[in-house]
Amino acid sequence: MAESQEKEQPRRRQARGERRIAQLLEAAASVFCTTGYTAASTNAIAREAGVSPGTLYQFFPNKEAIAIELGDRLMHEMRDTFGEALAPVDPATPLEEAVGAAVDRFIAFNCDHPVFFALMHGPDIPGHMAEEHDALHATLLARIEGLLSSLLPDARPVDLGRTAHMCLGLYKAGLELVLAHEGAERDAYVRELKNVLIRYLEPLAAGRPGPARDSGAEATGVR
Amino acid sequence: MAESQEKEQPRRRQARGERRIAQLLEAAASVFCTTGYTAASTNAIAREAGVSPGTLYQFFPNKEAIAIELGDRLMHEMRDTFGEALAPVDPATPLEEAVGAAVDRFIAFNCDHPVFFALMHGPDIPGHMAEEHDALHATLLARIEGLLSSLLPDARPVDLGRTAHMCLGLYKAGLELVLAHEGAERDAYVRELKNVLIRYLEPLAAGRPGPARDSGAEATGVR
Amino acid sequence: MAESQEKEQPRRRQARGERRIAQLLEAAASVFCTTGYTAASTNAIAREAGVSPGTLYQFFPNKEAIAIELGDRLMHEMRDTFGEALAPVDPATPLEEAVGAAVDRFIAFNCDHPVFFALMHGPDIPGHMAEEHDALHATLLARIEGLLSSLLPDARPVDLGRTAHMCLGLYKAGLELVLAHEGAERDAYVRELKNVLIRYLEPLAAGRPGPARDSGAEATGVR
Amino acid sequence: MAESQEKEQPRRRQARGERRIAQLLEAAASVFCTTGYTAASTNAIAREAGVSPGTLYQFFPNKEAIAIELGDRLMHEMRDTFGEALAPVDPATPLEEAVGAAVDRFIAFNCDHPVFFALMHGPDIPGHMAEEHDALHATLLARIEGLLSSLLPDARPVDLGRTAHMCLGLYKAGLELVLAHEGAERDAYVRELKNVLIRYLEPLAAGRPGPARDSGAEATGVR
DNA sequence: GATGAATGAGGATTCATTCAT
DNA sequence: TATGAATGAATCCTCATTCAT
Repeated sequence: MAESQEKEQPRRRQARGERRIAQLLEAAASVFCTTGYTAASTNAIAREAGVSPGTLYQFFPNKEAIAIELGDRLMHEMRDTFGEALAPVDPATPLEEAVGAAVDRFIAFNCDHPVFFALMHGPDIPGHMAEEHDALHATLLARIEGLLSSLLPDARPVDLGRTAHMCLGLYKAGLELVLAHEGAERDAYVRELKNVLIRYLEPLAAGRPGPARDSGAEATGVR
Repeated sequence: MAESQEKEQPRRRQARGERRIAQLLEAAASVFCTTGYTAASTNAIAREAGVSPGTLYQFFPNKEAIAIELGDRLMHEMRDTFGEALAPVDPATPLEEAVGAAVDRFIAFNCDHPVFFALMHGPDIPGHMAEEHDALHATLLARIEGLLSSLLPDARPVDLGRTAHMCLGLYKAGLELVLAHEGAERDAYVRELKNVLIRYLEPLAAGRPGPARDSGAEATGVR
Repeated sequence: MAESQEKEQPRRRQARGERRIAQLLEAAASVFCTTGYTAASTNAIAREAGVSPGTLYQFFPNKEAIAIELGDRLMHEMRDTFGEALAPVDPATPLEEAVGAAVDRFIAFNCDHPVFFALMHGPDIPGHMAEEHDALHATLLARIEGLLSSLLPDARPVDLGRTAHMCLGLYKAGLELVLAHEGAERDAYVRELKNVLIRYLEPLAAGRPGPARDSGAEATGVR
Repeated sequence: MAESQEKEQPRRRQARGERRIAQLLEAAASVFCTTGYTAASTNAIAREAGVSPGTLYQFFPNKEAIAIELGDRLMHEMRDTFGEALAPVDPATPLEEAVGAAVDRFIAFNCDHPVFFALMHGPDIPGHMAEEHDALHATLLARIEGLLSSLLPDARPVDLGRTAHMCLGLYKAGLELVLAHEGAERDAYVRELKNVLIRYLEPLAAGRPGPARDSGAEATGVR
């Protein structure tokens, strides 16, 4: 009996801590979304979480750590949702379909976790990626690269990296527009984003099955 | 004596004022580039300009106004450099060439005026475009729309607007990558950016002369 | 069963408590040494001791109490090491020897217990001795006075007190220099410190045997 | 007329700034004296000076800078008061007199500028002299060394340095006691301090005229 | 006893902006 | 115009201490 207490009491306390951390991260997510990462203040996060500033610092050494942890959790959530390869790509899947599905998933994930965008949203000083965003960015990049390597099996590693960078950039740009609109217009932007990516990748996916690629059908386009 | 003062001094004062403004804007450009717009402090701008904070506020009511004016001047400079339509597009010019030239010009302009990127570089809070960037953004958009309307004469206005938004977004994304690299790698990113835009616009430019568009040549792509 | 608990558990608890206290004091000593008393934080002490802040406050009402208890233990340790009178002074011992031995012992004690210096090291606000240091200080003073009273049997009590104050001050000053150096230089400072004290006390030790003191010239002293 | 304005207006503003600086330093001195350097807060200093925290930071980049500037001014004031050599030492002056005079001057200076003591009052962590105190300390040391070199012309440089360190330490220790008392008791401590220094230095001042130094007994000294 | 979460006032410092000169 | 001093709220972060478990 004493033993069970000694084992459970800490657990309960830890549980409380975990809850606080979750609560703080949620609050941080909310604040990051409304004010942006840079302008977000730790006090504001604490206030949003309904705790004192000191409490926040019991769990996170600084603002950056919050962003990093948030990014980490997001990435894990992504892995849990998408599986390791972001999308299991059957070589027989047409490029169009594969890209479309990936974009849809990404966007859905973003809608579920709006901070994702806020964190992904690059550095204040172009070229100076801060550590917080860096990890997230790198992970995303790796995932995209993984996806691409199965989509474009013939590409050279260097090109693959560049292509991944491009895809991420394009996706972020498109996402911004998607999120800025609603309803039919949003859907239209989603289509555009898909088109951009598909058409960008198409010529790189040499041996892949395309959408009825035997004729000049592209004139009608992917729309 | 008093009369001559009243006539000449204003002129001199205006001239001095213009110089001050130019000086301040130059300083602001420099600071925006190094620290980013958000982190830039008015005091830092004044210091960089070699004047006192008070002087800065004699010419600009607040930080935002500086960015706006800077954006305005940039747009004027752009007009002076590019002409009204961003690029006079001869309907006979192949899309590839037209887009390539436009991108090259844009990038060159950016290299001449690095602030441009800093200002263009979106809002801190995704979706909430601040007034400073807004004007710049709108102007850019209009210019791109103008360019597109001659490139894609058959497109509907709504689609044109969306396409312009997309192009601007894609361009910004690409530019970020271009500026983040140097030498051959930078060139490679420039090519990629062009490819993205060309291939995105290609199917929309129905009646345009494309690059040997009569066969399934796209497999080899625009590269 | 309940009885045996009531008899044995308290003992065990007290034992545990003592261990905790010792543990905490050790940790406090370590922290005081590295950061100084003022800058030492109770949280840091608890962390160093491997316990939670709450536990610390179960044994000490506040930071000051830790310092006081630490000082107390130090004084007891000193008594155990040195005996009641700091040094049993045989009236036949030459002053030089007596002082030299006392200084050596003090310094040795300091090297064994570096906190001693940290605690002894005066108040932040000159003239306002805080309670923590006060007790330590008073005890030290009493011990030195005791030592002096056998060294200088003819001195008046008032003078004795003043002399003790001086000696303690001089010792602290010297110790600081001693600890700030190493090797031969440290030894040199030890010699200097001894010289200072010996020569300061010499003229006050009227009837004492001095070192080859062939003329009574110093008896009139510099006073 | 316009010219005189352009020359005088800045001067007036600078004068205001100078006044503020003096005011802030005065406030800092006061706060340092009452709470000690470490515990002194910049906000408290600003409050004491009757200005906002921001104003303080217009003139000093941080707390340390205030202490440094304060120390600098103190050293200059000292130089102005004492002259370059701290005390012009006529080789014929008896050691006793020379030391007595120097101590009197030092103490008088301290009474005029109580911060002096607060700043002189060493580092929180023994052995880790902070920059603020360091400069002051070094200057004082140099001055004492200068004084000693004329008092003890035969000493080796290494010994001189050590002796200077000792003297400063002893002086600080004595001063603390002096300031802790008043009236006759204070005077008594002053005498003791002088005695300590004189008797410490006496054997080192070989060829000097001493007080009724009829036998060369001290030459063998306690060393 | 022990834990560790919680507090909240206070620390240094910054910054957009205003104002007297 | 130009100056630079002045503001004060807001920033991030710390710490002695308390409290529920």
